[in-house]
Amino acid sequence: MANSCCAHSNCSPAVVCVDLRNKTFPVRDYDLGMTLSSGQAFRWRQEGETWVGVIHGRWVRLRPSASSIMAEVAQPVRDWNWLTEYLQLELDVNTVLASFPDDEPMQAATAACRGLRLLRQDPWECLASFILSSTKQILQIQQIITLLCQRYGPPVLAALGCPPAYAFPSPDRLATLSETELRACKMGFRAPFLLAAAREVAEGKLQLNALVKLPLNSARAELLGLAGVGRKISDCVLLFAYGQQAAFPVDVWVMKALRQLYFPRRKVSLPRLQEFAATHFGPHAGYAQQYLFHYARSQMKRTTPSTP
DNA sequence: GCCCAGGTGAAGC
DNA sequence: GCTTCACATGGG
Repeated sequence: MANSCCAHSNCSPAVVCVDLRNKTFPVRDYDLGMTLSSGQAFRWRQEGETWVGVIHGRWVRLRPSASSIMAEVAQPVRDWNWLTEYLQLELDVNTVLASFPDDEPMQAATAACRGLRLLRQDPWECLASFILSSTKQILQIQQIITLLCQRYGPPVLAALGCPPAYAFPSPDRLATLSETELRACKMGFRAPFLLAAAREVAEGKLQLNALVKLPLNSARAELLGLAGVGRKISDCVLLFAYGQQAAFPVDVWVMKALRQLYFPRRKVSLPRLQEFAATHFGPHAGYAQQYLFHYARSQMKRTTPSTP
């Protein structure tokens, strides 16, 4: 094998010159575009063949190919664990798919969403984002969060020639704002919920890091203590930020999918659907949920998502 | 104008 | 337990 990846012509041969701004990760069954645009994270921007975002305060540009994801950062890094963790690159998705129930709806959903993955996001960003998500379209959630980050997120270094980038504002920062300032970011009645959550976290009344160690039900109970956080938002955070794979958020799309695919022409209440989901989809139910969500959105867009 | 959006919580049966 | 409604805001 040739030596390392040095692109400079003037490096001393005695020094190992390593490119600390780029790294290529081999992947299989990973559709990056589908994953980043599937309504679990709201800060990714497509730029030609690439996806640009900020993870844990780091600007990053990702370029997917059939068998790899090439990552580029603005500041040199030696440890890429933050990225492999975020993208869950070490997960064997086939193990997850094999755990799904062998029924027709799941076969159709997995066939339609090949390569769809779950991310592992920062808990605060995820919680705040989903507090802002209620009765909003994904596009609008993205707009609100973009505004919030531009106004109150700390600037981060981006690659040359790229537009300015911002990290997600911390709970401490948001806790200093007024409800009026938050409403000015177009979040409407969600503003007091976000403000209260930011204060709870900033004051240490809610310790997001401590939820990592808790079992699903206890962690959920903690999140449900927040105003504006119900079963759906709590389960999104548990699934997308804490890796609680049994969490099963039921939104209007998943509800429609469940009713249409599993209970056609029957009236089934939301609690009954949740009970069904908790027992039917196995240990990676949340993963199955994401496939159903994406499948429903791509297949049923022409019909109304609300229930008849 | 009208309906809807990755909901929640309060109020009414 | 289940249903209805208000809550802001913008897109189709």
